[in-house]
Amino acid sequence: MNEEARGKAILKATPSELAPAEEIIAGNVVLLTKILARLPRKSIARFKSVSKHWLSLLSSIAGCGGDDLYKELWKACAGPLVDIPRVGERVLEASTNVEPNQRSPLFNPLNLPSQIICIVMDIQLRAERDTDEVYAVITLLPEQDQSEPTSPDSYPPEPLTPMLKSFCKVLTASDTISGFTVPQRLANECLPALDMNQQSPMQELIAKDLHGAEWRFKHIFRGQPKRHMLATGWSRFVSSKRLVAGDSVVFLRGENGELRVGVRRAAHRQSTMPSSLITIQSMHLGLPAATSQALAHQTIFTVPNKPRMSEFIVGLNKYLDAVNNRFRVGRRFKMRFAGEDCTIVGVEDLSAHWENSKWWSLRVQWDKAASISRPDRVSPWEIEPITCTLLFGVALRNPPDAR
Amino acid sequence: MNEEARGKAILKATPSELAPAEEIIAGNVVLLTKILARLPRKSIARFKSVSKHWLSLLSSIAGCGGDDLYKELWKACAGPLVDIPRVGERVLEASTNVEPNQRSPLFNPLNLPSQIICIVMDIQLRAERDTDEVYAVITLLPEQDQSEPTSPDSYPPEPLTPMLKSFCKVLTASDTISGFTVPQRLANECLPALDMNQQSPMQELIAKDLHGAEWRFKHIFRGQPKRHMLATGWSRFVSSKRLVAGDSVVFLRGENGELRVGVRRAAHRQSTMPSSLITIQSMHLGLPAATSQALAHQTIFTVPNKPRMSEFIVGLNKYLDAVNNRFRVGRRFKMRFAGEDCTIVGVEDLSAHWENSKWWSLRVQWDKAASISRPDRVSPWEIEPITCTLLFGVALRNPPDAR
DNA sequence: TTGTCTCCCGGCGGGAGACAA
DNA sequence: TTGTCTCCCGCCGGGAGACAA
Repeated sequence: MNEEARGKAILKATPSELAPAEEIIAGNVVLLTKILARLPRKSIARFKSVSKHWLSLLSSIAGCGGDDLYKELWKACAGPLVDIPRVGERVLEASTNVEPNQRSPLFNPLNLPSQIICIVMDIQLRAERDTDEVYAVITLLPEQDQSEPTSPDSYPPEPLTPMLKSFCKVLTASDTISGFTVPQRLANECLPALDMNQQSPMQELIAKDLHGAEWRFKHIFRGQPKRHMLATGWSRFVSSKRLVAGDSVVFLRGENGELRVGVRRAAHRQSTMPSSLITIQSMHLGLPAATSQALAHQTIFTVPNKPRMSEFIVGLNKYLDAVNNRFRVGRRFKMRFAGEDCTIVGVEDLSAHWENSKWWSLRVQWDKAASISRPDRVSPWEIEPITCTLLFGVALRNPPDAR
Repeated sequence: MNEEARGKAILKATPSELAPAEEIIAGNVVLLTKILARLPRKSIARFKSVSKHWLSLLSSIAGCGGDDLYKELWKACAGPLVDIPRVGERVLEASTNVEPNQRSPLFNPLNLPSQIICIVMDIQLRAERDTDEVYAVITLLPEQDQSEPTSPDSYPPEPLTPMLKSFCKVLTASDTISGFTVPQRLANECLPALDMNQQSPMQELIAKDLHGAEWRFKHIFRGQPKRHMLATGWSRFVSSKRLVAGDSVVFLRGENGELRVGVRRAAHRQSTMPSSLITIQSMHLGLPAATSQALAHQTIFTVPNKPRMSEFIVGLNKYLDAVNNRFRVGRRFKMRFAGEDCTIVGVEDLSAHWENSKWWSLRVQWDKAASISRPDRVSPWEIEPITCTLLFGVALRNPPDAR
């Protein structure tokens, strides 16, 4: 979406609520950007209380609704370890914009620094229309002060999210070729209760996915011994979403009883389909060009962000946290997402064009040979020191022994 | 494909045929490019006779084979009026790289001229993996002499293409829900003859599509009156390719009897799916950035080209031909592809950033209101004066009265 | 010549419990 | 508790000619 269209979309969303003065500003995102760029950073975080209209302008107007349930479903589909920055937060954007395992030439024709400090102006949580793969589109405004950060920023505490019941199940072979066996806990916590007095209890469930599409499932209680199952409608869902054994489904139940359903594909099934409308070369030049333009004119620019695929943004606090750890060659770590162990075998610049960049600065070696290709370079914030706390499956952001 | 990989692919293709000196050069496409850039333009066209190895290096090594049949099938799927430049030809590339009906801001941050004269170094004819939509990836080398061309270039005559039998049929409703009724002429000209002595003649046809995938069809002769039909295998093809009534299928028969099959979707069903790996903004900045870099360093760059969708390249001779026509406001024309009539209502620059650019300089008005969106701006070479010759369905490139 | 209909049969998909890990 | 198998029934998809444009 280009800037002009976005301004219009926002206006359309809440036209009657806007006071005239705000309307003029809100209608022109470029103008608003310029104003915001002149304000101290902390003001942005405070907009939340200053103006609800501006908050809505700055907040996600994403996809189908942007309601709490949508956001929770998105996060559930993205996986537990994906964290997305908040609006108003300071982040670092990697202007290299190219992953090291793609063997593309790493030029730096625009002489950009290796990373740029930005404020998050907007986050849109989206899902790929055909694969349901989740991604975020993040709108950034370059900071005027680009000096290397030293101390973490402080933000108001995250508002408490409503307690939602959710459940994720990895599909078995039987689930994909026959009906879906509903685990007991999922049935108890997330599904409306069946009337067990009836001889063959049955009800129809309606669950919305990330695109707002409704899926109808016949929820029954059968088999010997009896169990909860999803029958009619389930196979349509499986084939439409092209699910196979090993993929996961997520069920989510809102406080009002509303049901949501999402999918998460097995790690090795990630699909990237570069558009034929653009070449790889142009793709790699496009984002640096946009970044450079935004940096020069202090205007917003937009970055796509695919969890686990192409992440060019890291929260400032997370960055500081990671680089303050002393990464020695030989130290053993766990990859944040893959969950596999690896060892650091070198610390070096990704490219001579960006000296002292922390992005993909760690050369690593994996313990086990894997069928799926894994990166041989990672960024400090993508890995997790192996500590005893991990044995309990708890992924702490600040493991005590790593400081 | 990046440059390094391409060099390797070429080496792999004909390793034993290459003399050592050529091998070193051919292995380094960047080096070769620099050498070619120093040569006068006409030498490029003459490489055809100088070195078969270099010709193969410069020619398409596209998709699955790049054989004649593939090329002919690609052209048949693209449609009769699509013309792709030849390797060695001079073309103009629109550095605006953005279509006027997309409402994106037309900046020119790199101060590029409105068009750049290039030599075509390579053309790869490809098809979208999931939709079979055809497109070309064209590798260009900017010319050192960028002065406005005045006289057309001359090239050796196009080598005669082998006479191939081909047939295109628009699918009826019955074709998509039941078997495919083979038109008499298609059966006679393109399919192997059935043994009509048998009581129920039948044979299996194997046809390859643009991806090299083989499709098997049971070819039978039945019904009352008798007719040729494709039965078993046909419905798989229809659902795999997601064909509906109104789409077309193309059959092609090589001289050796080899069968090919392709699809062409109805005009209003064109699908564009921008990749979520890149934003629209970056996409529009990417190609200008690549162009600018190539222009500055006299290196090759690559442009994707979708017939009827996004075409940023026009042959130099075609360009001269078109701009030498006097386009008056009020003159009536036919759109090259849509086949619909329209009237020129204005001649103006697309944007103040590119003055006197011929790209999308004609503001037009369509005779009939249409359900599908049609451009309100076209380039001079995209339209065809309405002449009596068109009544015979012959699309002349240089209609005599238009000069 | 070829588009559409209807009829008819066989196979496959889904709905059920059985059984075992 | 839940993954997999098998059985069985109903219906839908495809294979055939009829008929008309």
